[in-house]
This record gives sequence, C-alpha cells and structure tokens, in this order.
Amino acid sequence: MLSINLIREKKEFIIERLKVKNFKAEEILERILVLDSSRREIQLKTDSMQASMNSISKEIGTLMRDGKKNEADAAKEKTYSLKEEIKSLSDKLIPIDNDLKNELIRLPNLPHESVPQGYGADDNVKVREGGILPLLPETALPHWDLIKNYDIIDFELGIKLTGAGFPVYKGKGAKLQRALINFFLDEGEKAGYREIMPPILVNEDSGFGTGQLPDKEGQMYHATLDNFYLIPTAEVPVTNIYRDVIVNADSLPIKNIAYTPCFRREAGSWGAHVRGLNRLHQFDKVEIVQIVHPDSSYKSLEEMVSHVEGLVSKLELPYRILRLCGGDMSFTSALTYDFEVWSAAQKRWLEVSSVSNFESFQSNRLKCRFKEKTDKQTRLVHTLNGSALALPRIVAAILENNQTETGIKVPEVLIPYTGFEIIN
RNA sequence: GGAGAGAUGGCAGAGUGGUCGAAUGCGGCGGUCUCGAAAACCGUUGUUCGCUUUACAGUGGACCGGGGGUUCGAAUCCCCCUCUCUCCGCCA
Repeated sequence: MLSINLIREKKEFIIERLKVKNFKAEEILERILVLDSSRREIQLKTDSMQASMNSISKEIGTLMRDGKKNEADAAKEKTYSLKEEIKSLSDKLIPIDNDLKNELIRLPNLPHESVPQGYGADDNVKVREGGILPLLPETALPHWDLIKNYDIIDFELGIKLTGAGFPVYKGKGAKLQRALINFFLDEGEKAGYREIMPPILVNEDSGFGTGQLPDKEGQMYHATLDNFYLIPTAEVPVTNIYRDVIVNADSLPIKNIAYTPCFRREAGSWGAHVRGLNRLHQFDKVEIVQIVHPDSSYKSLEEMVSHVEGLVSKLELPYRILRLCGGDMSFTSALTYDFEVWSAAQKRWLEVSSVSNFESFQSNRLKCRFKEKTDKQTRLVHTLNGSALALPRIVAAILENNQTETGIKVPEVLIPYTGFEIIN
C-alpha cells in the first residue's frame, strides 16, 4: 500500500513510475484525492463539534456537582442537536473511509528506477549467469522418468492419498529433501539469519497483512471450519510477526529464515508444461525475510541475491539471474531478481527463487515501523524476501543434470547431509 | 467440548459514571552529585487522524482486547465477538 502522503504530494511522479508496470493510475489517484479531501473536511467538522460537545459535558459535570440542576438541564438541551449532527457526519465518514482504503490497496508498488519497462518474461534483463551447462547424451531422461526408475518420488501414490500435485518422497528421495532443507538452513544461519519455525496455518489478519487477501483468496487452501489458511509461502507467517509492531531501531536489520511446506491451489494454471516437479500443490521451501532500515534496503537486496547465488553455485547448478521488467513484476515489489536453473533434460530454465525489495509497500499495510534515532520520528521499515530456495525444481535440475549411467550423482556439498553419493 | 475467571500504557498493576490518557512501581530517556560509575534525588516518557506551521513547536479529535448500545458525559453500565488463564473431558 502506498502512503497517502506520497499520493498527496507526488501524484504526477506516481503516474509516471507506474507506467513502467503498465498500470494506468490517473483515475484511481483522482478518486483517492477526492475521497481523501472529503474525508479530511468531514473530520475537521466532527472534531470541532466533538470538542464543543466535550466542553459542554465537562461544564454539566461541574454544575451538577455544585447542585445547579436547572443550569445543567439547560446545558443538556444544547447537546441534543450537536449530538445528532456528529452522528450523521460520522456516518458519512464510514463509507468514505472504506472506499478510500479499497482504492488504496488497488495501487501497485512503484518500481525502482532500475526496473526496465516491459510486458512479460521476454523483456526481463539478464544480470549475469554462472555454472556450466552439462552435455547430456541423447538417452538422458527428464526427471519424471528418473524418479520412477529409481523409485524416489511417487506421484501416483500421492494421488491415492490426496490428489494430483501432492507427491510422496520415498527412500533416497525423502533423504534428498531433508538434506536440501538442512543445507539451506545451515547456509542461512552462516549468513546471519535466525531460524524461525512458524505455524503453517494462519488467520485472516495475517492473510491481509501480506496481501494474499482479499485478492488471491482462491490461491490458498482454506480450512473453513476454523477460518484458517494454509500458507502459500513462509513469507506470510514470518513477515506477519512484525504486523502492528514498532521494532527497536537497534535491532535492524532483522534477518529471519524459515523452512515450511507451502500450499498452493494453482487454480486454473495446470497444463502440459507443468509436468513432474515443475508445479505442485504442496512443496518445500526455505525462505529468507529481512526487515531493514529504509536507507539500506538495496544493499540488503544485493546481499540476499549473492546469498542465493552462493547456494545454486555450491549445488553446481547452471543458473542465470534476471532483473524483472515492470510487466513481469509482482504487484507489491519495487525490484525483483529471479533465479533460474538449467534443467538439462527438459532443456529449459526453471525459476527457483524470486528475491524482492518491497520498500515500505508491505510495511505500510502491516504497520511495521521503527523509531528513527536521529529525529525520533516513527517511520516505516523496508521489507524484503526471497526463496533460498524452493526445492522441487532444484531437485528436478539436480536429477536431470547429474544423471549418469550408474545413477544420479549427489552434489558434493550435500553428501554430508544425505549420507550417500549416488542415487541408484 | 463443559464450567469459571479475566483482557488497562514497554512490563507489572490500581482505577466501577464527570476533575482519567489514566495512580503507583519497574524499565527507558535527560539532569544534579561524582575523576568515572553505582546509589540517591529531580524531571521526562505511548499510538493515531487532523488543523496552524520552517518547526524536533502549538492545538483539536480518537484510542483502556474488537464491534455495537445506554448517557449531556463510559476504562467504568448493557449486548455481541475474539483471545487468554484455571479446572474437567479428550489427546500427539
């Protein structure tokens, strides 16, 4: 959510910036400014009426105590009409406030100045790449065949237990999952992140806090009996820790890391291109979240990008980093880098991480602030998050890229975690 | 799931219709004293929406779990909701 002050002061600037995201802001901004000024106008009136109401009431109290009952009754007369006016004015304010809020949450975050204009994936800018593309023989198999051959991930069994998109990991497949999770968490800890193990069901307030509600309601599984939502990412609980809090300036930057399973209904997005591990309803992910001082959020973003880059290179996966164009960025982000790894048998790049700076867009909605030390002002923090990393596509790439005639080689760094060197 | 108790400022904890944005203690911040520190003493101490403004200044409104009601006036009375605690039941 953009702050109302920014909208009042820099309307033209907002319109220009949102063009990069192909968003036409003129009309919404116009409506917001009208609502905002009538809101303030009404409030000014009610505040002054309320003030005279308060002083009359105080007067009545004094008169009653002094036993001047007649004078008190006369004063009471004066309040009746005031009271009605206040009531009717504040009734008017309620729909205005609601409309204002509804308009405000429809405005996307402003893209950072380095975000390229564009409409889709083709317009993203490659920042850099790393690793070596493996040369596989013609007989190389895609991961959905490999997992069957080695009996490590079972989709059919998942269908029996739950449904499509809920795989069962077996034997070395399960151990590989556990190894990756622990590897990611350990690397995070080395980089200064504190581990969090949050609930994987959250309430409505948390859904609103990070913006999944009200818009993306259909993307989350909903436990209706208790009105809880299964988290689509650890970002939801871990970021909501800071909902409605004023953090101590000294504690910034706050760096949290969490492993959770993630649940996504992916309504309407199923198709042939999402075979195997490419898209699931339940998957595992390690997420990093930072709460930082506004002055240093872009430094933190770069730090997070190099952290994720470290992970993929340690796993010896060929990767590339993209700076997303305005059209491909999320609603809430100011700047996003996507990580893709090369899936050698599918011959495609697979997105495995998305690292974003939300600046104060998310914290304004969350009401997460800190007290500036220099001028004692309460200000919004900046929030950032990124996957470090999402498992399924990493697994797909490892399986495909490392296949040999005798089995699948486990990346060096994972061997201490798996306890085996080859899947066969 | 059943019964009872409760929800007040960063924390603890008073307050049962007007002088209460709220006693007191702790903590925090500033000062006196000190070579320095501790102790003691003095002062200060929340959030939020407006208005006036150069303003870290002045001023008005709102905020005692959330929402509604009674009243000239509500932290205090009434209703609904949420949450917490204790006991019982169930249970990894």
